[in-house]
Amino acid sequence: MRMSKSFVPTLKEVPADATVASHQLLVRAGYIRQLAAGIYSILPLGQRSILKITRIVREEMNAIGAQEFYLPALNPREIWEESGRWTVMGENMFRLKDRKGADLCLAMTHEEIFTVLARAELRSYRQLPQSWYQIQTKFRDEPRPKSGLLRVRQFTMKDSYSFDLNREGLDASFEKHREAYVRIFDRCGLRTIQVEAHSGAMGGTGSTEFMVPTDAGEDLIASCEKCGYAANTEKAQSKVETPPKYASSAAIEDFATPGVVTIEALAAKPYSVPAEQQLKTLIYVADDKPVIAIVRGDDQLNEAKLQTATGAQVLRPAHPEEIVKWMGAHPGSLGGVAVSLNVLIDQRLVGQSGMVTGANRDGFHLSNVSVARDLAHAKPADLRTVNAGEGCPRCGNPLTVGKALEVGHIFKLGTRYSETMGARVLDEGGREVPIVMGSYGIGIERILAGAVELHHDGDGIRMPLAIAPFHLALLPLQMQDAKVVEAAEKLYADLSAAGVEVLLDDRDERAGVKFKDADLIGIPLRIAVGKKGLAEGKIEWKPRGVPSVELVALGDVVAKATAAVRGK
RNA sequence: CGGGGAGUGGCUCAGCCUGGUAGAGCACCUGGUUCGGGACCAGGGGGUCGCAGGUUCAAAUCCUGUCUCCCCGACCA
Repeated sequence: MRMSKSFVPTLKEVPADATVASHQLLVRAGYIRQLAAGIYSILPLGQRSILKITRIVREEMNAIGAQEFYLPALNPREIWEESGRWTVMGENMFRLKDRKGADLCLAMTHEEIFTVLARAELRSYRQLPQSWYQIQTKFRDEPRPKSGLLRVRQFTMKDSYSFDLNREGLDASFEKHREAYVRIFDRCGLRTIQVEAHSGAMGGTGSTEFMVPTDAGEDLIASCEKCGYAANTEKAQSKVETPPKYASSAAIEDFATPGVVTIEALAAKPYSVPAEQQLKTLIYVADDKPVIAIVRGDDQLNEAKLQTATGAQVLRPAHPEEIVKWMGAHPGSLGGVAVSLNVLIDQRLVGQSGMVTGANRDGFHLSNVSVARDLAHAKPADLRTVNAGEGCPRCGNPLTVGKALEVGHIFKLGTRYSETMGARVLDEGGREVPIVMGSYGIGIERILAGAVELHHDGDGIRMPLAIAPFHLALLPLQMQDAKVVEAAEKLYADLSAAGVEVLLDDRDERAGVKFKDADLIGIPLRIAVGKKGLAEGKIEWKPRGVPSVELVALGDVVAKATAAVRGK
């Protein structure tokens, strides 16, 4: 491609509203432009990268026998009602009405539609297994789009779905996807780690996320360097020592704590109750039913874990009015003692006594609370969020916690959709059984953004060769020198004929401008054709990110470039 | 949804406090000089100052409302 005829709007200055590196650089390098919050136009350079990513994805999906579909993004309400997710998705789903007033939505994912196809056509175990996928635009009305391409409202997802007769089949389909994902991210130049994850609104029995470790990410993952354990903190566990430090068999007593509504205030003088001696009581609404969650005062409740423990589809904090109605007191004076509501208590608190909690009476707390005696009605569950430094649940080595970007997520759905939507086949014995499903997603734009987060420097992007918009930038340094132009044009023709994707910067610009733009855009290889080198029949060869240039004879350039590009 | 910040030419911003009818750099166009890491000189085009009301002789500037964008939080009671 010729730069002089291309739309590559690079920017010298950093866009004011971009904070993360990938956002700044993708805008500056002319890959993307923002249209609205969380909505981006992909420009020609970006589209070339996206096409390379999707090509890699297609190759690897096809390689495991998956078949490509293309399903509607515009969906009727009815199928989402069938799965129950018309309600579950809540405000995250874009909804609209057609001219007749019928409800439609823009699909956030495609379990429902694929299941509709499966139930209509799959009748026999002989037709299984099937792996179906598509590369489609998804819509999610994120409460807070941010960080450029990292959290958006419209994006491209490769989503696939497996249909098996039984759990063993699902396990096999799941493992095939896992291996395909490893190859995809590896080929795209992303270092990823696999972590155990929370399944959330997808339902199902188990899931693995593929994470790119980067501070630009929004997830927190806990990992163990010693044994390789890694999990999203929504799911991660740890070994924590919880000796019965405050043990007491004394009877419960209430004591006045006027105005004390925080853990910190109760920990301060004159009460001086350490946070670890307090019970933190939180009120939630799980599928319209109140539930009380209790964790230690210095622990953090993990909503994802609470959702898992309650089995709820929709979980939200209770409103203040609801809390007063159910508990008889305001937040800050709440406790789980002697209440008839459903109570869950963090498992580390089992066996503790001598604890302090709210009395469900404004301005009062209870002391000498024994979990076994006074909270016998509370069900133990894993509710707390792990902290860095706590012991790995497998080997005890201290865990590290770091930020990461989710680029892929694979789920064992099981029969959650096939049962609610009636997708069944007959097995060998002629019995009707629900199809066992898996669901597998990859965020295409996130791969692009993740690659930039991982590969950039002060000069711009250092795009991995496999997903770079071009392999090689060819820079004639003196456009007014006919010999330089002639040599560059010949190289352009020869390299292109050899299959090298070349961006020829034939603009009438100074050399510095061309160097800067090539670096910013992140093209992996660079050839500079200048009159000095040309006098000796040589060009300058420089891979992006390598500090020094190499002089290469004109006649050797094509072979060198094809060798560098081969297989990518 | 809560809190904070910001909307002025394509981009980055100044001007606003203390009202007097809009400016710089970059980008763009023309001419010239330059020509190996974002050149220089001269000339030029381009802005209903987010939108709507209000105050005033006069509003980018003050007041009210509204829209949009960015950041933090949205569980810690």
